Amino acid sequence: MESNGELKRTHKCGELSLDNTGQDIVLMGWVKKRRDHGGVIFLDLRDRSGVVQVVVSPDINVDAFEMADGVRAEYVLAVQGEVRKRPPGTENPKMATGDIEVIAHDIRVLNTARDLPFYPGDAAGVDEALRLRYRYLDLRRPEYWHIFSMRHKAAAIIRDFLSKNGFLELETPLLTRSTPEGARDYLVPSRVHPGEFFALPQSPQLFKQILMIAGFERYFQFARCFRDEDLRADRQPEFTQLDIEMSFVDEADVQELIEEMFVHLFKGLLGIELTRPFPRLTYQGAMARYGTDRPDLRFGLEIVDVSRLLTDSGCRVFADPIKKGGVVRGICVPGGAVFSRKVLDELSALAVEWGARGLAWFILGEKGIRSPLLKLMKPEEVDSLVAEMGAKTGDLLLFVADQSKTAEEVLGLLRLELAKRLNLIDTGVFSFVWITDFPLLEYNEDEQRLEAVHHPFTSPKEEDLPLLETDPERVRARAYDLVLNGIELGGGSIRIHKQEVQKRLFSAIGLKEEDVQDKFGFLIEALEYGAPPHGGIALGFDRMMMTILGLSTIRDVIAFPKTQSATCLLTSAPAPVAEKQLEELYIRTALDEESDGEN
RNA sequence: GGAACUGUGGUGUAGCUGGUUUAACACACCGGCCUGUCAAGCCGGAGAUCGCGGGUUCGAAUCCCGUCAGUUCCGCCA
Repeated sequence: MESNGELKRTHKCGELSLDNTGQDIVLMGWVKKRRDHGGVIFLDLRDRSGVVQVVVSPDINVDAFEMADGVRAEYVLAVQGEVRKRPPGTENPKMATGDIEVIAHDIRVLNTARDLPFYPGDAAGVDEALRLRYRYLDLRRPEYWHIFSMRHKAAAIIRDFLSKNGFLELETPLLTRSTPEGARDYLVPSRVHPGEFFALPQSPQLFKQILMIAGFERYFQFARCFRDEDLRADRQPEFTQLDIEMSFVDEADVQELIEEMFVHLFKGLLGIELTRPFPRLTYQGAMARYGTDRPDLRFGLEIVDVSRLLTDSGCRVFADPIKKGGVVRGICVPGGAVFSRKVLDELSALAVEWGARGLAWFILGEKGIRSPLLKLMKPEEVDSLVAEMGAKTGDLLLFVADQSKTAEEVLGLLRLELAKRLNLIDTGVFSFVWITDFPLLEYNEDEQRLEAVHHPFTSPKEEDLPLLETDPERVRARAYDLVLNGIELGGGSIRIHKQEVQKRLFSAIGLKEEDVQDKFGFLIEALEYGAPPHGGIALGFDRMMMTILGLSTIRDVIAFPKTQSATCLLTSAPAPVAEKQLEELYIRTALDEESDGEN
């Protein structure tokens, strides 16, 4: 290996053009490809800016030629030479720098590379486990540099926007305390306090509220958050949240700020003009029309309630569930009459898998309506259904009769499935929607108690406050979620800033007074010292970038992601630690006892 | 905790209704030839016992069970 000696990099590979013709330059980068023609060697040299062809000929410099002879893919080189217009007929229109090439006068190997487990150029087709183990090779790809430069740019635009709007970027602790509610915590043992643990934050929620009490008025942070729950394609145990909090605001203030931020972001990042305001749907409306609280509004296929038309139906498939307090809801699929019996059977099977008893279908064919249920129904009943659904010849009607929750969920999933099958989703479209009026609390069957739908610091709507003790599940929250293309980017709320209300809420979710003091005493206390009205939002930054860039996994926007079993294949974390470390922390694992028990 | 899919030289795949393959092909790798290629080309070569363990069988990459790893989904994720 040779040192780069006195050579200094003067140019970037991808930035060279005919303008540089005749210049004596020094490049540094990786060998993407070596083509040896015996008498002349071509090296494609890559750095972050791009690729350029280096020509090494013994006629120019024998030393350089001999050096190039031993060079292999992914060697790191310094190349000194002259930029030249390529000889006529040898230009490569597929390369950005295809009009020129660099004639090597001097080549120095800054570092060699072994045979690689895979080459960056092939990485797209390589097993993901291998790519994660050699993540540095996987990341040695222009696709990733683009993703991460977009991520960087997005963060920069947001920082700039928020700074100009009076927000301070502040940091909050990673070593904090475990609080009840929410996800499972990642714990960090305290050496100084044996037997006691810090928790890594699931979000900086309480700290940002306390910053408001401290009078900062406008705060933001790209906050690392940790949740020890199972992973998904769009969920990592460690992720980044764009965390924002403001004082003296209401829901509309937060929403307007965020909309304006996204307008800036999309313009700066993608050159796309978003239209404001974003549509708003109530939670109930979203559930009724789309069967989910994160509807994808890029296509129609809305759910329609037809229960009132079928209460007295002779068809028991419909009438019976309604009698038991259920509903009949359906979707009109324009052009769906072309679906084969096989497809309808598949859709029915899916509906059953999702919890429905079955799927009723009506095909509005050229020769009339077809349905297994037709002979069980009065013609005028069928006509009224068709009219209510706004269906016309060529359409397909699908119905689920069940309890409203089941019917909504099944039709919501069916709606997505149909959109996929009919290719109704325009991937170039960005469809934002605010979901509002969430219930504040919901009953958790497993734990036999009420829980906060968002978190227990969310303010109830003023007018629903009296219901907190009498009919808590009917209390609506001053909360809002932001949804993009059917993906929940995040949510926020106006917080409780009155101690009395906060205590009532803790009480409603069954937290005992002493627990409140123990776990949240600092907050309760802070609320007594002039806490301003405040609210904010937290947006999943990784998920946001994934959605904006049209990627199918969050791992692609995280440089060093975890596998589905929450391990890092690059570092092999987590891993056992030395006995001494455990002793210092007064920790003994239960593993030994367990294996003893099994043996 | 549960379900599904995947696991064959360095990489990507084929084989997988059990035995005519000494497990095939492409790329990469090694050696040779070659002064204009950019998916360079031509000739030659090395390299896998089929994730791991067990079972069925005269015989297993191929069937069965278990297990590990990766992925997707359900539960979970205030």
